[in-house]
Amino acid sequence: MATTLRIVEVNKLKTACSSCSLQELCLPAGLSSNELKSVDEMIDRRRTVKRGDYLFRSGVSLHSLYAIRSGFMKSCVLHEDGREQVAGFHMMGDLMGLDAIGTNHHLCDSVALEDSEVCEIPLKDLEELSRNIPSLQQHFHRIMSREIARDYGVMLLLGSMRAEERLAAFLLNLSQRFAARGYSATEFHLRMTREEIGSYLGLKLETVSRTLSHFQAQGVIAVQNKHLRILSLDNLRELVSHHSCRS
Amino acid sequence: MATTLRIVEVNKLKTACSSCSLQELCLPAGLSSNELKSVDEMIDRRRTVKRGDYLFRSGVSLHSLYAIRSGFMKSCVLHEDGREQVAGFHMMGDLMGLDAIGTNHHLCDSVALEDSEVCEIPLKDLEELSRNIPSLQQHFHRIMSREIARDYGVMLLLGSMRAEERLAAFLLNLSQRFAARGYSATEFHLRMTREEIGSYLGLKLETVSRTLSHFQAQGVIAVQNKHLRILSLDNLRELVSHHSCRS
DNA sequence: GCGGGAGTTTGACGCAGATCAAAACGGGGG
DNA sequence: CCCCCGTTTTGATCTGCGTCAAACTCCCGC
Repeated sequence: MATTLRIVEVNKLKTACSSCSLQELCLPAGLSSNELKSVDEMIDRRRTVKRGDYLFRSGVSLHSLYAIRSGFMKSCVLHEDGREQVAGFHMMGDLMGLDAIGTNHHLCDSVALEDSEVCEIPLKDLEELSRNIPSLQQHFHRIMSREIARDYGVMLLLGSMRAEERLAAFLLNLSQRFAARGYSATEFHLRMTREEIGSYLGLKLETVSRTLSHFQAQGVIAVQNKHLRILSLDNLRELVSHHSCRS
Repeated sequence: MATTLRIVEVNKLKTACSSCSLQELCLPAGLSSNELKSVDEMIDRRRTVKRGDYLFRSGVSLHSLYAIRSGFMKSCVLHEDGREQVAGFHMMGDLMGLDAIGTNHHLCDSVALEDSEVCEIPLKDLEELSRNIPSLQQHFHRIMSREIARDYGVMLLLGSMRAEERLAAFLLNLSQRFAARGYSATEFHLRMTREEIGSYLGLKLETVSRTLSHFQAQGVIAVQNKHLRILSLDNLRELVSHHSCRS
C-alpha cells in the first residue's frame, strides 16, 4: 500500500509542469520557482485520449486550451456540407484550441491519432496568470503568433505548390518537428493515414501514395507502410522549391 | 492663425482612439475613460501609406502592430524561390502584423492597394497595457484567435473547393466585411487585381476572370471592371457549398 | 492462425484549371 | 485629348491530378 502510494506520488510529480520534460516547449524560460508553482496550480487536470477519440468537437464551447504531453493528434475543420479537412497535426508540446478563443466555441474537431495525454489549461486562469507574469504573457502571444505563421505557410503550400512539392514540404516539416523534440530527423513513424495526409495537403490519397512511391523510386526516401526514412534531406529540400513553376 | 490651430486640434481629436469611428472594431467595449486615455497614449503615431507602397516588408524586425484606419491593404507571403502568395486582404479596423510576434520579424510584405492610413501600436505598450486592462487583454487574444480561425477557413477553401466555390466564398467574405463596416453588402469596389484575387485563392488570373464572367452570365453578379454588384446573395451562397464533390 | 475490413498501391482514363496567345479595354501621365 | 501600358477578357490547347477500379497488404479481433 505504501509502495502504491509512493508510485502515485512519483507519477504526480512527473506530471507537474515544474518537472515536465516539455518545459522548454510549453513554458517560457526563466520562471521563478514561485511563478512555476502558480503555473503548476493552473493546470487543474490531465486527460488521456484514446486513439480515435475526440478531445473536443467543433461547436462545443471553449473551456480550456490543451497542451499535448504525449501522443499525436489532428484537428479537422468541417464545412457545413460535410466536407472536412485536416487543418493540422499536433505532437507533444503543441498547444491546441487557440482557434476557439475568438468565438468561445471550438471550430474544429480534435482527434487522437494515437493514445495521447494532454494537460488542460483553463483559459481564464492562463489569462489571469499571464497578466501577472510578463514572460508568460509574451510566451503565449508568441505561441499564437507562430500558429498564424504556420497557417501562412500552409496557405502558401496549398495555393502555389504542386503535389510533389507539397509532400516534400510536409515530410520536411515533420522531420524538423521530430528533431526539435529529440527524435530522429530522418526516420519516424507516420501516425496518420494517406487520406489524412492528402486532406491536409489538398490532395487525394492516391496522389499521396503515388508521390511517395515516386520519391522512393528516386531514392529520396524509403517508405514501408507507415515507417518512413528520409535518405536525403537535401534532395527533399530541393524538391520543395525547384521542381516547378506554377508561379 | 488661431483658426488654423483650431483645425489642427480638431484633426487631432478626430484621430484619437477615444473618438475614432472604428472604436467598436478596434477596442473592447466598456473601457472606462481612464482606460481609453491610456489607449490613446499608446498609439504614438499614425502613418499614411500611398497606393503601392509597403507598410512593412518581410524580414524586417517587428516594432509595432498596425490598425488600419482607412484604406485597403494586402499581405503577401514569399517563398524563397520568388513565388509569392497573397495571404490576406485587410480593410479598416483590421490589425496587421500578428504573424511577426512569434519570431520578432515580419514574415510577409504588407502593401497598400489604395492610399491608406494606419495607427501604429507598439507591441510592448500593448502588452503592458493589456496586463492592466483585462478586457483589452481578452480583446487582443480574441483578435489573434480570429486570425487563426480565418486562416483555417482559407485552408479549407484552398484545400477542398473548386474554382467557382472559391470565388463565391471570396465575394461573400468581402460582402460581409463591407457590411460589418456600414457599407453596402451587395455593391462595392474591388481594390485588387484579378491576379491578386487569383493569388489569394490559388487560381490563375484567367480562371478568376472566366469565373466572374460565368457568374455574370448566370445573373448572380454584375461586374464591370472593378465595380461589383451582387445580384443574389442566396445564389452565391449556394455556389459555395453545393456545386461540387471534390470530396 | 485465420478471416475480414480498413488502408495502400497501381493502372487507365477524364476533366478542371493551367498555359499560351491575342485582342480589347481603361485610366493615368504628358 | 490622346497615347501607352497594365489589366482584363476570351479562345484553344495541354496536363496534373482527380476519379474509378481492382488487387494487394496489414492488422486486429475472434
